[in-house]
Amino acid sequence: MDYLEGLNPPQRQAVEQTEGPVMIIAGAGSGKTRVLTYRIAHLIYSKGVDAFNILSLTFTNKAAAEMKHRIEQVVGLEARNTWMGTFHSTFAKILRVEADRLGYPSNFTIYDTDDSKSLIRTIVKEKRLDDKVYKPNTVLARISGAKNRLISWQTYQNDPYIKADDETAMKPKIGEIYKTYQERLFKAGAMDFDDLLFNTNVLFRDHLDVLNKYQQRFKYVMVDEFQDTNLSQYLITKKLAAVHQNICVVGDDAQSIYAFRGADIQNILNFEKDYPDLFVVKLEQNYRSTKTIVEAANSIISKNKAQLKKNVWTQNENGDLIELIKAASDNEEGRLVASTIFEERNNKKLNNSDFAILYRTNSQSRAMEEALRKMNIPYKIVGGLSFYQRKEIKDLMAYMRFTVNPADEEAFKRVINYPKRGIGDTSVEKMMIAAYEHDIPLWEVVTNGSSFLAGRAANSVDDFATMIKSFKLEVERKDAFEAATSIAKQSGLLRELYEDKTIEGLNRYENVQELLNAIKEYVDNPENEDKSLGAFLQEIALLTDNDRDKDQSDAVTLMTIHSSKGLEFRQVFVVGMEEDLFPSQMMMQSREDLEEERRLFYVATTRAMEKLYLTYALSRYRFGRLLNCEQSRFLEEVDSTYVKVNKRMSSAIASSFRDYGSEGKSGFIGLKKPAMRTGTTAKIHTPSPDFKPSNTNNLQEGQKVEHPKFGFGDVMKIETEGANRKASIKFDNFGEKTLLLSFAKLRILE
DNA sequence: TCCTATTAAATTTTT
DNA sequence: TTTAATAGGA
Repeated sequence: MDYLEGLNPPQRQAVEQTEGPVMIIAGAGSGKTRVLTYRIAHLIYSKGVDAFNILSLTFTNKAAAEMKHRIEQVVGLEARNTWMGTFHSTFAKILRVEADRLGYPSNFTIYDTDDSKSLIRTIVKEKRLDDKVYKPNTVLARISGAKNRLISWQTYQNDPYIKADDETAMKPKIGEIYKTYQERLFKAGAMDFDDLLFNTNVLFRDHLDVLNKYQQRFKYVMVDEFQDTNLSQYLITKKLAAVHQNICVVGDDAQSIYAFRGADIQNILNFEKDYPDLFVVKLEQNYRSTKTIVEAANSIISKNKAQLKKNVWTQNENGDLIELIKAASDNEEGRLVASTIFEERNNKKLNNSDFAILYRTNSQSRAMEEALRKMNIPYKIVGGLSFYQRKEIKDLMAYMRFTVNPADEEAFKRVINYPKRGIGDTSVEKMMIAAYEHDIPLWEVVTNGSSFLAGRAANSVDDFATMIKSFKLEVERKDAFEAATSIAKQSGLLRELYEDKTIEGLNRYENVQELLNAIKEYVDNPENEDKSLGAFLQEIALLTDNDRDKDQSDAVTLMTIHSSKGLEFRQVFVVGMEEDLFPSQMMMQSREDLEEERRLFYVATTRAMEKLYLTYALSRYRFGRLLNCEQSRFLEEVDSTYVKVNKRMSSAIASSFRDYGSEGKSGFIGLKKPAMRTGTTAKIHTPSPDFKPSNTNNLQEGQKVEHPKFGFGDVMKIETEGANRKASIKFDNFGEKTLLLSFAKLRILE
């Protein structure tokens, strides 16, 4: 077995100990993914385990996809037969099969956070409660916390401690809202994210035959990022592994950063109690980073009290010292980071993709983006406002959702009067009340509009019902792509967006096309057996922006520290090292909170392979106000022997920047703000009088083109993905955009 | 019912 | 600063 050769002794143990309960404590950069990959390969190859009997659970789709890919390289196509996915997607799949046991339809909708909040908002309004007190965010956090600890609304209402808590917080009605919330979800045939896990627990608790079925199927269970499991997830895995006891968990308590979502480090500690014959392996050798970085990171995490004993070390060379950079403002911080990247990239012949900028909050990306743009450094943002959270995407998805599941209340509210069809708030309210009072499904009210409404509104509702019925027929007869395209067209949504000729409107139109492309890809992918729209919706509900296929272009990565977990970059900038920002002021309630922030800092520093920069600014815009900032307490916690203070003063940087146009007075018109993102600042181009779209079949890189709205630009790159040809065009006033050639109207100039 | 203008609130992290 | 919710007028 040559794959065992390349492993160090503990790694090898972790791979070979396949039977019984195993816990792998894996320090940062210790080759964890490698071990997990080989472990599965070992199970299949050496132990002859059927791939169908192996279940691997991860927290992100990205991690799942990555591992699947790597196993495929070692094991071959057999890898596809293992069960591998996130907790949420795996159990959503199982719930879909077993839905009737819980009284749910198998095509149940999955509510995302926006849907949940919206539902809470309406419930609070209906109950005539003060929406200043019962803010959707707060209420949902409370409900979610309860569900993660497997507290049903019944238990919630009966528990004197919870009651006391809520009363002290002056929010005594949360239990009542929780109850109504669950009832409404059930009625809508919908589950929120937490329900996927909660209901799996209910399913396994109340239906032992079902539990038994999956216990028999999953002879080997593996859990990655175990430190991030909450009680609900922990109990599921424990139950699944109860028969065969072949459970392997991998985690690092030092990297637990999701306690705010109910993750409980105690799960790691309890694990030893639950399985007395537990086999524990520690992976402590770091292969990723320089000594400087590893030891500095150790010095940080040693300030935490709650942790398992572990000694992360490395044989790598010492490497450069960590650089501390101080800036006068958030904008200057951006410029310093951008110019450092610029210099390092040229001096050391690095790629843009060797750099990452990590921050605590998404809002910090602005200043960075602006600076990078001015220096013409390509970048990509991971996370942030998700593609799937955009209004136009949610609108189309709502049409699809409502067609597949006409009980879906949130989808109904989105589509009933968009595009405008003369059904106002009053009519919608009447229908909702009718459904509630007669205790009938919403869909029945919609299909009998004239019984509940009068005049114009009734006619409009009838038309709407007819339309949805025709959609239903399409969904039954056609695959997801054909059905979705037809829904987009016939609902009038596509036309509505097409007629909006502003830049934003055009963007929205293109986004919808992109969603349709994604559906096409889904349908064309032979791995997806069920090509119905319903199946696609199930799939997509659990996707996040991080999972969308990122283009392969060479770019600096910008993201939050949270989404950087598991990744590595040669050079890493951790920006915004300021008190109240990092550690966040929201997380200063307790020692536990502060320790979690410190673990977050640990995660950030251990992403770096060769060089780490820590930067902070003395002033920063927040809520549009200029605030003075202090440097973060964390900076003092890094052992100072590993740090050097960067002496480059801003004046030196400013002069090297002059050519790019300095702060305030940008040399470029309309580009003071990042026009690509907001799309509002740059003026829409007026097409030349003789504008006529050219045939773009033979469009070449390097040609100049005119776009009716974006104006003139150069074709930078052409790529073909399946049936789609895309062109990246750098427009004079709108920056670089990737357009689908089948949709974009372009006039070729030369 | 729809459109516009004003005001309030938001920035912690994600499945 | 930007987005969302709301109120008042057409």
